[in-house]
Amino acid sequence: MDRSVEGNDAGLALMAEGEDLSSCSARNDDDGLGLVKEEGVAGVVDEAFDEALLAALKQDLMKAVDVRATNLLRQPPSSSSFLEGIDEVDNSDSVLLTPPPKDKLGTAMFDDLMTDPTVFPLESPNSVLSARSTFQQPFPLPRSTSVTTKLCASTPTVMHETATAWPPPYCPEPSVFLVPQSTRSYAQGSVGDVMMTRLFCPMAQQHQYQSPEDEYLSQQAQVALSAAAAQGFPEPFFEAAEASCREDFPEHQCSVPHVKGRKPTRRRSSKTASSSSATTEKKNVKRKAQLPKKEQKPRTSKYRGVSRHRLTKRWEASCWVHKKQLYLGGFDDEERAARAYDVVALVCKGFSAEINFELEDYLTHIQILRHCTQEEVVAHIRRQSSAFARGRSRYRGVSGTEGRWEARIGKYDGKKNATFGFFETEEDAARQYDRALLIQKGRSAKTNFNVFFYQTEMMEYEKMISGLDPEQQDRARLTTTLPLDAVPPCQRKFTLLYAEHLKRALEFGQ
DNA sequence: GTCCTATGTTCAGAAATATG
DNA sequence: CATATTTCTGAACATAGGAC
Repeated sequence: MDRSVEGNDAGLALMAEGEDLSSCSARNDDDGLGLVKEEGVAGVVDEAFDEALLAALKQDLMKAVDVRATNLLRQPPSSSSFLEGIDEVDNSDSVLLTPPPKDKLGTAMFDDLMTDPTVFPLESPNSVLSARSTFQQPFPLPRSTSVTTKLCASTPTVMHETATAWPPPYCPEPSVFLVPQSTRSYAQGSVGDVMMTRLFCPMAQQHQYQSPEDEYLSQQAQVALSAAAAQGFPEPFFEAAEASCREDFPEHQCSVPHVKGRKPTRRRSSKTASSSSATTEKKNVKRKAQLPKKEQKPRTSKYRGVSRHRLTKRWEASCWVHKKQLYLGGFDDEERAARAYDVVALVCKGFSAEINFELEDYLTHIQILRHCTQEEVVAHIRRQSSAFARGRSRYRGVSGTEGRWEARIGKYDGKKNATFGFFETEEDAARQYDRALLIQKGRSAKTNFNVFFYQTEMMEYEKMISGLDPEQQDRARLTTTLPLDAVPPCQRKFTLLYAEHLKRALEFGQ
């Protein structure tokens, strides 16, 4: 049975209804890109793996909603429930904050926002996704750019609504909004998507489509272009954006496949390798025949991007992007490693990438993942690898026993085995480990949970303290630990993580 | 809190393979 | 055949996790 969800919010609508996206397929129609749920259609071979991956991907969808939340943040402080319960500054060096009720934390808060059309009426989350999905990752623009400034300056009226929140209060680098490669903000979204759409759709259209996959890309480009037009940005905005972008980055390449370097060639997956062209096969046979016998070493894996580590005996997946090797993790199962490679290859190299399984297996993944940075995609994959956590806990950085889980990092701020507290649940400990790791390593931290969880947390925290005067806010950030209900400030037994540290890590981390 | 060990991660470079 | 890309390997380093 076919179950379509109308409009551009299809994916989120299905999510909201608790539907399993793994059995959805992508669909293009006049309204934009949607999802079609077909019961009884098994879209994937390794269901367990995909289930885990999709669970992580669903969290990523929340990213789209972050735009709305940012909007909410800039609304004047009110006597909302978040502000209630904030105690005034006490006489010690701490600002005591009462956390918002549990049911208002994290995604629950965003669920509310999602159903509120007044919060962010300009665009639907899925139109953002559609726009993002037009571009192949990685997008090779450097991080620092003055484009945003120019954009805002050139379009005072149209940008007015957004410009007041641009950048949001705790994101000091305006440029990040424009560069999908460095989508490191809460509010990256509409402007960046629109501009990128504008810049690269024409290039995509110039590309000579040669296959169904390319045709699909072409359709997506059209859809995204419509979405961009629907945003209502005027021509001068685009012209200024494009001109300044090209001026700043004359060397940048369109990441639509095959614009640079070799001409497009359709490679075959290993599944269909047997049907590759007779000429190529002949050549290969000839070449192999020319090699001395001892050099004809069999590959350790029949899958692309997968090799068996000689010492660890694990299947390792790695993908080369822009001459840089991306380590995707070690896997006990060869096929899982192959699928990990496939997902990353498709996201980072586009539909022209040679993969191990059918492209159709990954359409849902790709639709969701293509708006993520390369780093984020790799992080997703790495979380699924068998070797991610290796101890008693299924989470990294967590050890202990039932009811008393410790969050610990071997080396932190010059200390050995810094402890960040004991927690009742593994999840709480894992999150605390994540926070510490984010502070230590910034965005490159290999966290247990998606980094957007912590961004959400920071946003909630900022929202909470927004009613205090600036001085008190600064003090709150410097003296209050996160999570708000985990480590009482008086109990300085553990290494403390201050809100300010996490905030800075999320903003500046690499 | 310290120590130790196993193993995960990263990287560089050689070898193999693919492509124009 | 030249060049680009991918695969494989091993070493060095980092660190998670357990034991005490």
